[in-house]
Amino acid sequence: MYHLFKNSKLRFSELQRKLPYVNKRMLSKQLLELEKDNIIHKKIYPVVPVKTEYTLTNFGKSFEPIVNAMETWGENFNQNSKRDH
Amino acid sequence: MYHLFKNSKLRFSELQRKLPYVNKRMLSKQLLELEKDNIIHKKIYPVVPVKTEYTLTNFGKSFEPIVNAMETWGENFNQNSKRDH
DNA sequence: CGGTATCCGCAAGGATACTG
DNA sequence: CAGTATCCTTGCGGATACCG
Repeated sequence: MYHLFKNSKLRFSELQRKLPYVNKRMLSKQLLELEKDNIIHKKIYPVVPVKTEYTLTNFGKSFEPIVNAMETWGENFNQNSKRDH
Repeated sequence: MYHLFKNSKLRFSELQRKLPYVNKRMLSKQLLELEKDNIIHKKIYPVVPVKTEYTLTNFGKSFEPIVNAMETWGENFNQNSKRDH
């Protein structure tokens, strides 16, 4: 969600690159959950090879104040914040 | 943490009452973790029967903007927020 | 009163291989 | 490229009993 707030639109492989400590099985599972909860939307481009794009729904965007507060906290209080995003 | 922001000082049994869906083994484990991470402080009164009090540390208080943002989100967007705290 | 100790089921998440 | 399928280990969290 943090990365989708920063970029508004991300492909699966871009998310993988931004979250190198998450393997793709788990990334896929988490994205499915977020989609099921109507927090993100997944657009599939019917091309070969397949291309997907993830965006936040309006409901997903309602979490922005929380994510921002977490980011600010990270910048101010967590000396490990550099490696966390 | 939410309840400690609201009350600043709470006994174990008060936390139990405020979190009825958490059994005391788990409540105890979570409190130990928060204490180990220096987020809360536990004061033990050497009386019989034992009395304890939990408070937020200064570090714990640094999470206030995040908890507030979550509370605001709950009030505005989550129709189940009444039963969640 | 404020916890531990013990036992248990289940789900989270890693590693690896495979696929439309 | 964007995932599934499968197997496996770990540990979360529930239930219950006990304790200083």
